[in-house]
This record gives sequence, structure tokens and C-alpha cells, in this order.
Amino acid sequence: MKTFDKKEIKKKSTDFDRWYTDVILRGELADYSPVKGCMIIRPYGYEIWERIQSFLDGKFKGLGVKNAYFPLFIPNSFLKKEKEHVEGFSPQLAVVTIGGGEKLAEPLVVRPTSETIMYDAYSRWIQSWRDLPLLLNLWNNVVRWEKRTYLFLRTTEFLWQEGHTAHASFEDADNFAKKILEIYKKFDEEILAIPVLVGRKSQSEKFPGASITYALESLMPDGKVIQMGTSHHLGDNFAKAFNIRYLDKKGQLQYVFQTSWAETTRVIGALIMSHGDDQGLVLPPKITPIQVIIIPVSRSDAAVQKCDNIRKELEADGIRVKIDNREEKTVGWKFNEWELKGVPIRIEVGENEIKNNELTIYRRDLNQKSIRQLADKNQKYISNIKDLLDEIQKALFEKMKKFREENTHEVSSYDEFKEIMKTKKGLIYAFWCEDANCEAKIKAETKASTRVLPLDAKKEQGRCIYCGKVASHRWYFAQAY
RNA sequence: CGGGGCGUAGUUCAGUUGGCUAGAACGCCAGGCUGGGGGUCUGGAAGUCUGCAGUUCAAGUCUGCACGCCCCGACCA
Repeated sequence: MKTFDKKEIKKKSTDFDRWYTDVILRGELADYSPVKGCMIIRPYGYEIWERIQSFLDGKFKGLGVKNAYFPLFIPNSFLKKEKEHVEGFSPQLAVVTIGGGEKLAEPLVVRPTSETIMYDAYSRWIQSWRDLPLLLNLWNNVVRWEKRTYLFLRTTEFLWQEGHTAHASFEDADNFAKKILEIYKKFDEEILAIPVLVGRKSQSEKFPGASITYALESLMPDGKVIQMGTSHHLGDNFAKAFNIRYLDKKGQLQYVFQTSWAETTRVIGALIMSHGDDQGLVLPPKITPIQVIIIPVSRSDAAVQKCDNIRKELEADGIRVKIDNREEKTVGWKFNEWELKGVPIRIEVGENEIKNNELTIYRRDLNQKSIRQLADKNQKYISNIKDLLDEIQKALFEKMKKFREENTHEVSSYDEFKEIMKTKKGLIYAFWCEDANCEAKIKAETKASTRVLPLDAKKEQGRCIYCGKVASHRWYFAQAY
């Protein structure tokens, strides 16, 4: 018997970056493409994206948001209308200068984000207070010419949703931006089982053109942090640049206040990193394409029948279940394959199970096999499996939450700060005077940047970790992906 | 965009001081025996050795240039 060559996948603990890439490629989530920096998302990975879309789309619609589509190409001049915006995005743009064999009069930018092309339309569509709020969302792709790429986390082209709303007042816009944050938080924590920190970005880290950027950040097992989503309060910056005005009830011409918010295929990267182990992917039950894989160990009629009975019963209750009855693969091969692909529960059906009226269940998150006796032949499997899926979902979240707690360091000296960044990394919670200069120096010296000021942060008295001047809040710092 | 590494079968790679009719393993295809942790036997298909130019009787191997990919930094969701 040949043993599985574990060298095909590096260990998560010792070769984290390599492990991450191996798991994606071998798990058939994605593949490299002929175009540098662009990735192919394979069916198994795309199915995860579809589940993400389906959950978020439903929640957005619950807030009254409608989906729309805007063009891939944006006139170059549009981007220039908002000063910070163009400065932020210029280095990353792909620009089309030739069309149909002829040089274009005005270059077209491949959208890096759609604010400008949408708000040009908004300026025509919004005339009256009755037109507000205007709540639109796009499911599309965007292009940002990244110098260095990494599957799912940083690719030149990526998929996302971008929501864009216009409101009558600053407060309305702020409330909406925060409602979106709640949706993202619920999604990240309850569906992806990844705990997030929710807060506000510093001036230097905010979206180019925004007044306030809110973000959700998650700590990964290697001690770095991934931004899981953002929700921007754009103030009236774009309204002024694009002249988006409405007549209020008193007949006064007013600028609108806007939000934009996004969550991308990047979260799939976070999903892989957060839960995976040396065997491969570990997918939370609520997001995985397949929740239960049934593997017939015997080829007897009785075993085949039993597999099919289990499948029908689980399917009837909405569980995503699949039988792997491929003739050409051996049982051991199938075990390894579905572990690599992160299926939460495996049910093995052979002669023992039939004879003893029991179920052999393998839990992917714990890599543990257990045998469950059934009281009689008519007892249903469903409650067992449903409860177990819930239990796994919770266990994955709790595990990550515990990890975050253990790797969040409240520090009071810069030496301590530096020491942590040099060794175990993780989240650092420390006073900062909010001077961009201190922030830049800390980043240059330790790689840690400010991540967020928690939404519920209380005002305290302290001294900036770097310069020692008076500081009123503690911020989260970490090295970001 | 800087620094490093590498381009040979689908994949990972081997290929000696230049001698090649270019190999292995895994994978793939056909069939047999199997089946509780990547099982096994037999047979088979598969290559513009990244490209271009040069040196040479002879280039996968040496030289130059180009292109591509991977890794590490700065930029970024």
C-alpha cells in the first residue's frame, strides 16, 4: 500500500504561504491563468462565491437595495473629478487607448471601482428629495494593476459587490453605512465563521475620496490581518465633484450624502486561511458546496441501497449531500480527497454499518471518526447530522475567536510593540495620538499599520505609543495582507 | 517597480567535461484483480527541451538578447 505523499501539500504550521497556495490549487478552488496576476476560479471555488452572493444579495435586498449594471469602461476624465480618488487609484489603473484599431480621443479606464461612472448617472437621476435614498448594488469585476499578486487575496482582476447609495443627510448616509457593516459582520461571523473587528479607519488608511471608512478586519493564523469588507461614508465629496443635488421639501437645492461598500472574493482567501489544516481545506457547513459526503466502503447491494437512503433523507431536509460512488477510485483515496476539499462531514457505509445498524461519521474539523448506534432500523439520521453541522459551524467560529483573543496584545510601551511584531505578530491594541506621522513611522519600523478604531471604543486618557503625546483612544494595529 | 530563483511530457523533476533515437515518478487512456486510509498487475498515449540569434562536425547542455512564471520587498481589497 502506497502512502499519501504529504509533501504535495506543505504544512500549515511551517510553510504557511506555500500551504495556502497548495491547498487552493490541489483543492481545485482556483488555478493560475496565462495572464499574470489574474486567476481562474474553478467550479468548486466559484460555488463558494455563489453562496456568498446569495446570502449577501438577500440581505441587501432586505434593505431595499436594487441590483444594476454599469459599464466596464470609464472615461478617464470622470476619475479626475474627485481629487483624492484619482490620486488613490492612478497607480493601479489599466487604461485602454486603442479601440477598433484606432487611437481613442479620450482613454478609457477599466473600472477599478465604479463611483465615478455611477455618480455621473446619479447626478441626472436625482432631482428631488423624493428620489432619495437611491440604493444600488453591482455584482461585477474590477481591475487594479497589482504589482504583486496572491491567489484570492490580491489579484489584478477580482470579483466583488459594490453598493452605492445616496441620501438626503449626513446622518442618513452614516446610518446606512453602519447597517451594511452589520450585514457584513453577520455574514463573516455566522456564515464564514470568521470573527471580525469592526471599526473606523485612520485618515491615511481610508478610501480615496471618502469622509469616513468603516472596515471589518480579521486576524489570520499567521498573525497578519485581512480586511474582510469596507463601508465608506463618502460625505458630500462626490456629490460636489459630480454635482449631485436635489430640491428639498423647502425648495432648497442640497447636495446628497453618499455611501459605498464592498466585499470581495478576497474573503474566500480568509476562509481558507482561517480554518484549513495540514490535510487541506476545512469549510464551515454554512458556506461549503458539499456538507456531507457519503462514501460506500462496500459494493454490496445493501450498502449501495443504504447510501442512497441516507442521501435521500438528508436531501429532503435541505442538506447538501453527495455520494462518491466512483468505481475507479479506492476508498482511501476518496477519504483523502474529500478531506482536502474540506467537506465537514463524511459518512462511511460498509458491511459493519449495515450489520450493526450504525453510522460511521468523520468530522473534518477535528479529524475524528466516531460510530453512532441507531436505536432501530427506522430511526432517522437527519437529527444527528443537522445538529452536528451546527456544532461544527460553532466550533470553527469559537476556535478562531479564541485564537484572536490569545493573539491580541494590549501594550503600553513601544519596545513591547516592536518585540511582538518581530516575533508572534497578531493584533496590538495601543494608544495612538492620531498623527499620521507617528502612524507612518510605526509602519516603516514594524510593518504594523493602524487597522481600526473599534466602533464602540470609549474615550480614555493615555499617551501615544510612539511619540508619548496625549492620546484619547486605543487603536488596533497589525500587519495587513 | 527593485532583488533573487527557475523555464525539459498534464504535473514535479532528472539529464555528467556538448555525443539524444530526450528519461523517471505521479497523473492520463484500455483491460484484469481488488476495496474500512491515496491498492495492484499488464499494455498504451503523451515533448517545437520558452523563443530568437550565435558558437560548433554536433546544442536540452555553451554565449547573447527577448519573453514568461515563481519567491522576497515597496503599492494595494
